[in-house]
Amino acid sequence: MAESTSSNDSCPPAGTSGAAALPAAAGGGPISHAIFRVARTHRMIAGHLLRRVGLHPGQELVMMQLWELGPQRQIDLVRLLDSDAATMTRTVRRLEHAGFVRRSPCADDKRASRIEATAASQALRKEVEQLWRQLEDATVGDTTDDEQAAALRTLEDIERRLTDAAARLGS
Amino acid sequence: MAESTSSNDSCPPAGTSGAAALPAAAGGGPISHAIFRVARTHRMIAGHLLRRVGLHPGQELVMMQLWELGPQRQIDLVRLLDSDAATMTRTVRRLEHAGFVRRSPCADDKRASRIEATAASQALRKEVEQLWRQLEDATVGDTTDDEQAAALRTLEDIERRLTDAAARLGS
DNA sequence: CCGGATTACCTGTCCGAACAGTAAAAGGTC
DNA sequence: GACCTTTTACTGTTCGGACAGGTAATCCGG
Repeated sequence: MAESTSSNDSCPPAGTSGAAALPAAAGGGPISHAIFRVARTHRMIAGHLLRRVGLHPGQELVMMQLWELGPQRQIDLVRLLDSDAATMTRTVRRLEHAGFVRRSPCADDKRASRIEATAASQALRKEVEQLWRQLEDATVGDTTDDEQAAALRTLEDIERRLTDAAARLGS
Repeated sequence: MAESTSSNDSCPPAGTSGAAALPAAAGGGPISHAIFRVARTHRMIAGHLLRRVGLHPGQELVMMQLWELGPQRQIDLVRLLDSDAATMTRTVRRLEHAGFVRRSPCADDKRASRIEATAASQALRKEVEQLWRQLEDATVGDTTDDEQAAALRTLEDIERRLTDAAARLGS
């Protein structure tokens, strides 16, 4: 152990060379810890690739929905992405300011507005699709299809358990 | 397909009931997509549990390092958690303001300061440890040890590939 | 000793995410 | 029609994360 207070007056810790990310917390919750690190690196790579095409993480998901499903209201995007209305308001505004999205008033419902991908955004589409392929390649590497299927099954099992647990949290 | 522009004047999309999170993007990059959803739910549950003990996601990692390794400089915490110096500055300041952390000037190096967990924070420690157990329980559910070991291996394989890919990005 | 690099910390900015609250519009009931 | 609830979008705030800079202290080569 050798922790507690005032036994060590010098600032630089003795040994403890920076090895892994969370050596201390690794003891409790190894799977949670692994999920955390995988998600962290995965997100970092995605952000790196997105930066090249001028998007921030999360914005590409909105664009993909608009590209594939056509114009949507904000609330539709929120539900499709399981996101937040406040976040969507700002994300759409930034995408609009960047010229990737256009808003038009909704005739049926004066509260809502139609969010539409602009023609200028179509140039992004191929880049984003290639970006996702790159990300998937980095994730699966040269594993076989069977291994990929097994990994996907593992992740989906974890997801199901987490979703159930999240539902239990609300109750 | 039936996408493109101006073919549909009504705002509410016809069918498209909100089923999964990303039905559109699921085609390309199923593993990446699964990682994204698992991480999302995992983080949401962690945030929910942390909120009960008065911490924000990320702060508990700093506290765990201080509890387990004793006083550290900010740069040590940054390296241990593979974090950012700017983020650490603000996180430590908020933890200090919350009374969970104390800073004392470092004698050896006038640039650095000693970050130390306060006695008041010790009450949090047990709660945080229990919280991590809850999170791990929610993640693994009632799976066998063998299944957990296999899942951990799968995650570590993915992590290794992602880490390698991230290293390739820098070059 | 001196001067240039490096280190440790801080600030400002911008982003997504989460939560709380507001206002306007729409839907339903009496 | 009047009344109440729900829906939709917005704003404000706070947090972590990332990036670009800026300062003071430290270190190292000459």
